[in-house]
Amino acid sequence: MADTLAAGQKPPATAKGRATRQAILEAAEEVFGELSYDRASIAEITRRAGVAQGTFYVYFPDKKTAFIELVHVLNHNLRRAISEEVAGLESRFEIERVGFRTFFNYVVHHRPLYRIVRESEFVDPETHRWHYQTIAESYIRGLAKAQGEGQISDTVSAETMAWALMGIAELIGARYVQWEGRPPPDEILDEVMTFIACAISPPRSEQ
Amino acid sequence: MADTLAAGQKPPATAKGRATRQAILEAAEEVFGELSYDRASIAEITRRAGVAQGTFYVYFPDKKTAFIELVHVLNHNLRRAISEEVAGLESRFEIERVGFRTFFNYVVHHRPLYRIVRESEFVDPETHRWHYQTIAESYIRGLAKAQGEGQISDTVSAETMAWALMGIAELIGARYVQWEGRPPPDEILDEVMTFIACAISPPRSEQ
DNA sequence: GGCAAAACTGAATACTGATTCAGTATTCAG
DNA sequence: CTGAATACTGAATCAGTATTCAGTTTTGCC
Repeated sequence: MADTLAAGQKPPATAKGRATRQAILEAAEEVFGELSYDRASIAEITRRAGVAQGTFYVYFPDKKTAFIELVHVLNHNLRRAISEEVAGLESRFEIERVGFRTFFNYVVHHRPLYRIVRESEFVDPETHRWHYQTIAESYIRGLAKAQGEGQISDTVSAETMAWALMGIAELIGARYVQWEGRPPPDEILDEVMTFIACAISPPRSEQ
Repeated sequence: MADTLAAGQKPPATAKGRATRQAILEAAEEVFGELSYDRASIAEITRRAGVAQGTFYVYFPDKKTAFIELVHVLNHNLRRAISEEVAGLESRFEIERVGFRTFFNYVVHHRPLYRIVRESEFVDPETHRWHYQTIAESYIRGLAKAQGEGQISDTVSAETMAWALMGIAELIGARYVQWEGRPPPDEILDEVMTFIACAISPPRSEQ
């Protein structure tokens, strides 16, 4: 996973080659995002990238490989965006708020790309699963740490919490970002955070 | 929405016709569920239904219409299953538990069908949205009623609660039902219910 | 400048599949 | 029985599209 290039495909040797590969990948993001995997054609992707059809196969062994690479790209960038934003924060409640806000903002600015992630379930289920699993793993680590510090409840396992929280982000994201094209308004984000805070707070009796 | 038949397609006039239509729909559920929309062919659907290719077009104007009808069928059956199970229950906490359990069980027994619902996002976004919106509407009504009775918190709107809870069900469902083919084990369901109970409980100070 | 490697081309290949339709078979009301 | 309505057939039509490849152009190093 470290290397995002497909096995057996050598990377471009020159700056020009790298630029072309990148142009194709960006066009692919656009076309897959608009049309969905099967209805997107290599012809349309290469047209938008401004290269001949054959050039696609210089850089990608096939259509599916390019699609999967886009999931890897999103996974990587989303994780980086969130970890950068929450770096240095100590309070788990703060981390959740910032994490959610960053997630919504990222998705607003990469709508086609996030659509591709969801569609990957029907193109390559293993990749789809890998995406959620990797996100879950970091999430679980963070929650377990907060549990260890007594910041949040440990009546629910970090694992179950992580999946529940990811589900909330996913559906609130669908509701606002996908359907209305904007991040949830502040009042809604506040409500969501209240909901979460109640769910994960340590039981009062302990205190 | 009351009539699940496509406009301009007359329903079968005889019992035989009805049986054939049903056989095609069931084969379609199977094939769409296994192969996804674009990779499912009418040829394969009619082969499994035991009829000629042309017969498909006697009952459905096109491929997409049959696909959408399956979403309507699931929506209807899922809602009925849940409302039957929770009928008569008074405690909102009980209702949530039974609702979640029923949802997971339904999905376990109709995996291909639920896959079709998710894929509808890429086949007919309007139908996909309609599905979640109708579910959300009943959910919101139920939560608002419980809020009115002081059973649960009203610091978070019923609407936000509904979407958050649906998200939890969706992702916990993906994690266990889709990936492992079984409902979440009892310990996990208990954890999920604890998580939810904390999230929706009325604030203590009120008491 | 010369030349090998790298980048690129686009027409040809080898498919797949939704939909139509002219015609045949079956059913059943009178 | 019968003939009109209903159900059904499956070959033909039409519109595609992923991938290959033999050849051309460009690049950058000596």
